[in-house]
Amino acid sequence: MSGIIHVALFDDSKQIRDSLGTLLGTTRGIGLCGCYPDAVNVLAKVAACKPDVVLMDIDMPGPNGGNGIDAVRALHQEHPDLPIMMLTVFGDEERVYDSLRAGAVGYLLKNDDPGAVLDAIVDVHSGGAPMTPSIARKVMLHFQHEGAPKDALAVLLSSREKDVLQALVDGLSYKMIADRLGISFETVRSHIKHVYEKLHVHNSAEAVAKTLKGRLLG
Amino acid sequence: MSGIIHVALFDDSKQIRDSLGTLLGTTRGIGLCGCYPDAVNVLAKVAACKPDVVLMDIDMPGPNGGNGIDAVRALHQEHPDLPIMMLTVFGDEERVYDSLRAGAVGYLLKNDDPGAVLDAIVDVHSGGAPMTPSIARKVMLHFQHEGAPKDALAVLLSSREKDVLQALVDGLSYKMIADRLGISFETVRSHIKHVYEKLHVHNSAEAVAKTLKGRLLG
DNA sequence: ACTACCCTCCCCCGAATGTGGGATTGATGT
DNA sequence: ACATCAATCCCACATTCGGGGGAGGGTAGT
Repeated sequence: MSGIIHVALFDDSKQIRDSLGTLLGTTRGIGLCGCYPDAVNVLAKVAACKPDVVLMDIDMPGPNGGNGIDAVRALHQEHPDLPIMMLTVFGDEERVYDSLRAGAVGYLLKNDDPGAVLDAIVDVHSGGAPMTPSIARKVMLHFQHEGAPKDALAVLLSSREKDVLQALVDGLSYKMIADRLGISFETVRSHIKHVYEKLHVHNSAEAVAKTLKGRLLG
Repeated sequence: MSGIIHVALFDDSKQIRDSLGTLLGTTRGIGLCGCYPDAVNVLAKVAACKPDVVLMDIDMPGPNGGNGIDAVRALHQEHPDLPIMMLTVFGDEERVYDSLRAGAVGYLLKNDDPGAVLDAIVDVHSGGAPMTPSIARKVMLHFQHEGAPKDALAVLLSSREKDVLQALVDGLSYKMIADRLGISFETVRSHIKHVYEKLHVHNSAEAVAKTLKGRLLG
């Protein structure tokens, strides 16, 4: 990569814009190509200044009552490869999660020291995903919760009942389930009856939804 | 945190065990409390040496045909707060993903320089989640894909058809759907017919499964 | 021995669903 | 004006489901 890294900064705090903007503007290898107090018409602003990296305050008063996260969503949809880093003053787990889901690739606390911010910009520009270790840990926690359960049904449903439920999730009819499991149609009905009771549902759609939403089965 | 950080190392390669083991053993502030060539009976081994941090090769021949990932799963279930870091020789995206889901909190490439490994151990012990930037980026990608789609159906289903499908996902019967949408029972049936055709499914369970698995609707 | 499950199978019956036709409006676009 | 399609409704028929029973054999624990 030759040349300098063009950075666009979105933050409603004048203080941050000034200090961070000056820092970026005076660092060799980095150039501040845009600096905005809000994310109204992000797409237009980004189109105008063509940044390589975007720094976005997570806490900004957005256009339609939204915040910086909505801006990220729009921006990421339009420019999937444009790295966006979120800025915030403290590590709010939920907003971290939402930002990353919205398409942000990195995450920084405003009270990180200035050098760390610069490092992060270079990092993100070269394909990394800079995060403070504590934020990274939080991301990991979400990750693990996502893949964790898998066994919530173990205590609730018997082995055979899980087989039948899995078959339901696979879209099979009772007859096909009987076939797959090598048992009679009536037995399938019996198992499903019990599954419905235990899950407190009344039809296959609800059972499948409950199973998949809770990530109880594949 | 007073005292030294006790580390347990699991790796089937003698070379790695020797080099990494020596490194850990001779670094002040870090102590190697256990060093094993396999993860058979991980729980017992960990119980014996009581580490503060576990380093686990991702590529180990496990007890029942499993690998290091299974060991992590067991370990994490038993000791949710024990930080586990994975070691591997190259960045295999799927295994990264699986490891993190299994409960690993950090991830290192074996050809990272030794200093980085030591830093990571300290990091992870103090609540961080050390990852190489490229690995972090991959994690981000999974994160984003997870929350992304939401609109794949937009081109396929009409607005009303999506309403009906959503109601199905919510577990409603045709009659309840008609009620919710303020249309007749027959109209609901009609819409659902079309949805089934477009999704290539033949019953509600399959439709719901296809919808949720593809994250097409909430 | 007794109890408590689980798995298997069976019957009945009413209700819900899947599939095959239709028909009518209104909006949209050519 | 015409075709197209979404959205609304209708009918008919066979199949599938959901809920209510009950029964027998097995395994595991108390």
